[in-house]
Formats: sequence, C-alpha cells, structure tokens
Amino acid sequence: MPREKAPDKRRTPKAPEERIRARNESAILRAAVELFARKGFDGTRITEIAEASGLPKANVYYYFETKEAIYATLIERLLQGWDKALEHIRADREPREAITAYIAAKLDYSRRHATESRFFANEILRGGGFLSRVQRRHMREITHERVEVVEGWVREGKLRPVDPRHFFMMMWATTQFYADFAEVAAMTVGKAKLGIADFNEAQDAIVSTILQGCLPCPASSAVEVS
Amino acid sequence: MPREKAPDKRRTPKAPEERIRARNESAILRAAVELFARKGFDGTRITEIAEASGLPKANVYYYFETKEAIYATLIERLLQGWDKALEHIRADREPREAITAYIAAKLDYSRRHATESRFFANEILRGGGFLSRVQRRHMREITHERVEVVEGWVREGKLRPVDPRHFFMMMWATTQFYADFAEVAAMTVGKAKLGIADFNEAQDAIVSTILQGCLPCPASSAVEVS
DNA sequence: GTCTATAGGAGGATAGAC
DNA sequence: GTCTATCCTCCTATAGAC
Repeated sequence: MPREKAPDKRRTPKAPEERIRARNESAILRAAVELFARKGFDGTRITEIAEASGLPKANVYYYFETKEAIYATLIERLLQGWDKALEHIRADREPREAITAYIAAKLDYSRRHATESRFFANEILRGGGFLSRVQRRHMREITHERVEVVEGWVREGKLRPVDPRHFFMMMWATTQFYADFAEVAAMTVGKAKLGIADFNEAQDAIVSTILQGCLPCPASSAVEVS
Repeated sequence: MPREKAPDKRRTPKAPEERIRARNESAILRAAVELFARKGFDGTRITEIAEASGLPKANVYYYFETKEAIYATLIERLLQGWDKALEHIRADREPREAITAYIAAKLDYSRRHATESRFFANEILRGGGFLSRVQRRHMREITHERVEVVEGWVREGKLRPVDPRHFFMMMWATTQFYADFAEVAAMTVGKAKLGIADFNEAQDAIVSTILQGCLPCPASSAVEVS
C-alpha cells in the first residue's frame, strides 16, 4: 500500500503558497466588491482596494493584472450564483409553493449578499458594458426559461392571465430593492438599519400580496393557509 | 434719434447675460446628471461633463465652483420633484383609483426621467451620503405620511391587512425597476430597448397584480371593471 | 463671458531590491 | 511573495490673457 509519492496526506489540499494566494486574492475581492458596489468601477481606486484589504498596492497588482481583471472576476463569480434562486421556478411545482420559495430565496440573498447585489446594480446602472456577450446571453436564456414556466402556469389556468415577463420582474424588483435600496427601505420601516425581523415582515407582505395577486380568484378564498 | 439707453424693450424677461447663464448651466446639468447616473460621483470627471455639455472645462468651473456643487444642485432638484407621484396616495381617494394613478405616474416618470431615477439610484448605492439631514428628513416624512394613508385604508377594511410600509415599497421598487434596470427589463421582454408599448404592458401587469393582491377578496370578483 | 495654460496632486501601473 | 520608489498620465482647480 505504500506509494512513493506523497505518503497519504492528500488532506492538505494546497501547498502553503497556494494558501497565501487564496487568502490574499479573497481579501482583495472582498474589499473590491464592497468598493465597486458603492462607487462603481471608475470611482474605485486601486489604492482604496489595497487599503481595505490590508495589502500594499503593489501586491494587488501582483495578484490581478489590472483593475478590470478584478472587476471581471467579480462579475463572473456573481453570474455563477445567478441561477440559484431561479431554480425554484420549476414547471413541476405548484405556483404557490414555487413563488413563495423564490421570493424567500431572493430576499434571503438580498439580506446575506447585499453587497454583491449592489455591485450588480451598479454594473447595470453603468450600462452593463462589462458583461460579456456570453454572460448576457446566459442571463437572457436563464430568464427566458423561467418566464416560460410562468407562461405555462398561466396557460394551465394556475395563474391569472398576467404578462409573465412583467410578473417576473415584479418579484425580481421587489426583492432586490431590500438590498440595493437598503437605506431607503430602512428609512421607510423607520429604523437605522434593516434587521432580520424586517426581512421576515417584507417576505410576508410580498408573498401574500403577490400570491393573492396572481393566483386565480376561486382559490383565493383559502388564501390564509398555514 | 439715437438713444443711449435701451428705449422700451422691457419685453425680454432677462438680460442677455442671464440667458447665456441659464442656457449654459442647464447644458452642464443635463450632461452631468447623465454621467453621474452612469458612473457615480467619484467616477465622473469634470472634463467629461465639459465635453458632453459642449463647453470648455474652465467654463464649467465658472458656473459651478466645484464638482460637489453640480451634484448638490442635481440632488436638490430631484427632491423637489420627489413628492409628485406620492400625491396620488390621498386618504380621500378610493384605494383602487389612488393606487392605479400612483403606479401609472411612477412608471411614467421611469420612462420619461430614467436618467434622474438612475442618478438617484446611484446616490443610494453610494450610501446616500450626499443627502443632507434636511433632505433625508423630508423623504422620511413624506413617505411616512403616505404610509399612514395606506394604514388608514387597511384599518377601514378597504385593503387587505398587509404591512403598509412593505406594500408601499413593492410599488416603489416595481416601478423604479423599469428606469434603473432598463437593460435588464429590455432583456426580459426580449428587446434591445424598452418602448412605450412595454411600459403600457408593465402598467397593466403591475396594476392588475397589485390591485388583486391588496384589495379585499369580496370585492375582487368585480376586478375587471372598465 | 470665454478660453489657454498650468499648478499641484492623485491615480494606474511597473521595476527591481529584499 | 513582499514592498519601496517611481514613471507617466490624467484630474481638479485656478490664474490671467483676451
């Protein structure tokens, strides 16, 4: 059983230099996403990223060739998680459950990944020019798939005849708001900062309004299900 | 007949220098709001504003002391129009009409003043640090007034018992989306750019879903009123 | 009111010692 | 892998001629 190459310690997944690299890269990206979210690409200085990640500026350049490279890495990363919440919208689920789960998942994302959400919002405000054609295409396709699911529900009479694309955007916009416009949301609920209780209240309000708004009326008499 | 001072021409409302000033200031502000909306405060260069407004850079400094001054002027201007759409939410109106009018007005604003909307969105993403205490206070109060109107409707049983603050934000977020995330919205409806037809479709979808979602169920059988 | 010129400083990026 | 020193560009802002 003994082998001449590395005894058996396949446990340590990486060499020490690799670990340093991983740690520093992640520190840079964490700092960068925050800054890009607040000040945009052009407004963010490499010096700021360096300071916020606790590294000298030259080290940032050691790990990432340019500012664009940092930004592109973050965009790529973001889009990898893009499909997550959408997966709840599946044709084989009942609209009520699927929609409830989707809204809950998106609100949860807004709460726990507010910075990433704002980073993306900033990129869209910028005009989305950093999104590659491939990435745009991916977004379009993934969205369209889910719109078709909603269309199916409408055809089957499981949903009132509402334009699926705009219905979809309603859920999207509403949940995103709590991340991107957190200051406004906090102001509206009358607090300095949103807490988990506020997100729960938001979820109740959104889910109940949307469900009532899109489910066919006959079923709506049983709306206050547990 | 030569007279030394201008004879009787009180017609021109302003002296010629005043007119030049008005024209140039407005050109600067128009260019600036566009750039600030896309790239944020830190990301926007005075040079760009000068180029976009067709003026030499030094002239921009002649009309506005600093970049902050331009930004502050735009913020102030924006907040003056802040209350407009909210005025539809009045206690003496029926919820159905008030909500319909509010959504229509906000969507109309999103369509016709998308840049201003995006400028504001950018400021919020920035953290809202350019809003003065007075301005924040104004926003808080004006919002709270309208939330109270919705609360009143709920108490009177004219609306289902939904948290008025979150209900309010739903309308806000949904309508704002079509300005701030116009690229995403266009992608979702499958076009290169949103047209007026898309806004009309959006309005139908949002109004019908929201009304159905918030009006008490008994009344909802008559939902397809003219 | 307009515009050229420039001061004074900050930013992105790199070279090269350690 | 780390960091100092530095190049060069570009920016905000101002001075002052026209």
